[in-house]
Amino acid sequence: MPETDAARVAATRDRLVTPEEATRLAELFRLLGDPTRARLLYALLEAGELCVCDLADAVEVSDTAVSHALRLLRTAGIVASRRAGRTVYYRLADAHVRMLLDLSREHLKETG
Amino acid sequence: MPETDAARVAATRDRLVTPEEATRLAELFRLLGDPTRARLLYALLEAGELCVCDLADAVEVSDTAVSHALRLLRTAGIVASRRAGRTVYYRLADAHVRMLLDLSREHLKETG
DNA sequence: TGCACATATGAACACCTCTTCAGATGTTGT
DNA sequence: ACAACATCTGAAGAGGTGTTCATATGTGCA
Repeated sequence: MPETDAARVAATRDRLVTPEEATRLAELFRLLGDPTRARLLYALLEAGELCVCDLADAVEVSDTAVSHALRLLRTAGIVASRRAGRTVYYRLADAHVRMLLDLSREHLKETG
Repeated sequence: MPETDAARVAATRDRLVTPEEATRLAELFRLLGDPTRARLLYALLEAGELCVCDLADAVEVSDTAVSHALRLLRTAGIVASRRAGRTVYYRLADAHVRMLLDLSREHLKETG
């Protein structure tokens, strides 16, 4: 170890997110980290609520691919669904997700 | 198409993030979406600034793996580095990244 | 009941990613 | 210049991921 003070490192390790929490956080980010899923989420951010076939249309991906993608997002609690007849409407699950999507767009705008 | 109004879908597609922007956003999230990288970032969030070997120590991953991970994060502008002698100190690149990490932790806390 | 529609699911394959290993680069102190 | 150290890099293999295809489920309407 170089001129770093070991106390700070130890303290950092203690306050640190646990490996388990980090894994869950990574899992959350990983789900946002796919072009198709990201586009779906930003479509929902704009539209509020859309059904599978409209999402497929908006993002230009097959219904099947969208369905697969939405299942992952739903299971993770990132989107929520509502059934109306035979169509299922999806929306962002909560305000945190919306803020997360907004904030990252900001980051991209300013970082270039 | 079901009972959806096509106008809203079209409008959504227009306001939508472009496929290119979505790809860049996904790329950003994808980089956060790995347990090792996530732990590195949260370590930096707590500590402010740490060198490679301390990060490896805190996250309990080989120096090499940390180095590889940091290169991806640095290239993407998520972390920044500062050299002092032969050690290189890393820190989170900007406030947006910090907020992003904070916000996601909130999401996890409340969503369970 | 039967058909059309919207969505969901499972298997399979091509593709990408992360880690490790071996070695290179750059830096400090003697 | 040399040795010790901190970090970086490239190649390669194990493992994981997203799409597609075929098919299943569930719903509304005649």
